[in-house]
Amino acid sequence: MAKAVEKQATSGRGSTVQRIEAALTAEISAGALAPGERIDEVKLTERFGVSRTPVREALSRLVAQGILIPGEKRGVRVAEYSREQLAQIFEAMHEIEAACARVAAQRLTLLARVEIEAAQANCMAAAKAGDRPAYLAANEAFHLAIYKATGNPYMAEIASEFRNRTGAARAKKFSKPEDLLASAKSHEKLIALIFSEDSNAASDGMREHMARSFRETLAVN
Amino acid sequence: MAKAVEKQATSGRGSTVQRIEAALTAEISAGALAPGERIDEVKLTERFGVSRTPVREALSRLVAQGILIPGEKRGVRVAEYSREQLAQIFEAMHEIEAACARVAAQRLTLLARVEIEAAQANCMAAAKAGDRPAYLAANEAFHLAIYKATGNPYMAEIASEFRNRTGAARAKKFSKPEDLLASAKSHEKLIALIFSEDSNAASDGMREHMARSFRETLAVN
DNA sequence: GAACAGCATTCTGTATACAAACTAGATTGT
DNA sequence: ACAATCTAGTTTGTATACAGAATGCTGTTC
Repeated sequence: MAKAVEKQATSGRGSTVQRIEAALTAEISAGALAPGERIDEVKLTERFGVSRTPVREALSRLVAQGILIPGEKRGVRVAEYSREQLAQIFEAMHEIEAACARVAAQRLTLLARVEIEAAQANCMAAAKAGDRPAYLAANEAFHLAIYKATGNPYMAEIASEFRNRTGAARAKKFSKPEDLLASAKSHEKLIALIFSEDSNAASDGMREHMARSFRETLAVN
Repeated sequence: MAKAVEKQATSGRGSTVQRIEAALTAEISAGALAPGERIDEVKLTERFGVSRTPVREALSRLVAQGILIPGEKRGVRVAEYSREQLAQIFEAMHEIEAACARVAAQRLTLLARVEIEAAQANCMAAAKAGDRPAYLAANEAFHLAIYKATGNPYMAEIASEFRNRTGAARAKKFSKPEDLLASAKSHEKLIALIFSEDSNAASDGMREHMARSFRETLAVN
């Protein structure tokens, strides 16, 4: 029976799978599991204190989201991308991120402005402190705040899925404290564009932001 | 052990889950399972001649793709959308479909042209025959050919996922034979735009095509 | 020393079991 | 006659078992 390792108060059945899925998504996105690395089911059962069944269900969901890929013969491994594949993923990501920026600019509420500004303040604080883990989390929250500002959860969902898939590759470009500061500063222009009345400028600005992110990511992958 | 009901030649282990996933995706997308309908796991084991484990894994993957949603207490049900949610999904779909059309127009190869034309010929044939199931399949293949023409499998993937999620709602607008013919004819202008050298016109044309599809879908949902 | 073959161990896809939760129907009380 | 409660059956989340396939290690031969 479950050994309560990492076991939290849950709201009903089924949340075991969700908990494992969320934990693995965050780790893979943060680069804690290497691209191409094979996932050991038994190790995960020990770690989460559950049987293989909920672990396998969580892995299955990550396969459906492209975060894990089926092994050639059996099992699953962390998705890894060639340079060409990374370029293609970023191209798709560009499109949806630009659309998010445009729609967010069109629909910006006061609450959304405040949330984006708060998220950016967290980014700045983490960057100035040179706190890489905190910056990765704050950067994520910043982009999620922009997605949320679109008022469209489905656009937010696919943008988040792309962000999850590319998290490991993108995390590599934050290797020095000045990388964090440069990234946080690059948010300023983007925020200005989103807060402006020109939604097309916001969209273009996001494309430029993503193009720069792509160049930096490609340089370290 | 598996009773070979719907059992096909498979290439190794794991394909049981994929087979069930593909079959359920196609049925839900074609509207064979009603939105909101609860999925009975035991019935699926009988139908596919397997145990609950691969059925549950397939269901788990469909949950990750938003085609099924977790029930309030337990189990899963077919995703169903309010008018507002349908509008939001179509908005996200518009963005990615328009991007696909633009990129397809930019990168059109001779092979892609021929495949799109062949797919459209199938649409016309099915429409003229008043064959609704054949038209649904041909329409699907037509749009997949456009996605493929982008040369970007990740853009194709998310476009396909949106198409899967909205399949049931969109299928309802093909209730009369003249609906099929009108839809097939609306493809002609779209093809002309994609085949033109103006990728922005292709993008705009796809937005118009999707806007019309949305209006028709909303009228019957 | 290297390569190949065989054997053992490990891992995973799927089957089955178990327990808990949910639902439906029947019975009882007002 | 209607509403509430109880019971039984069904469904599902998770645990465990089993069998087959894959991988790794060891020994032998060239």
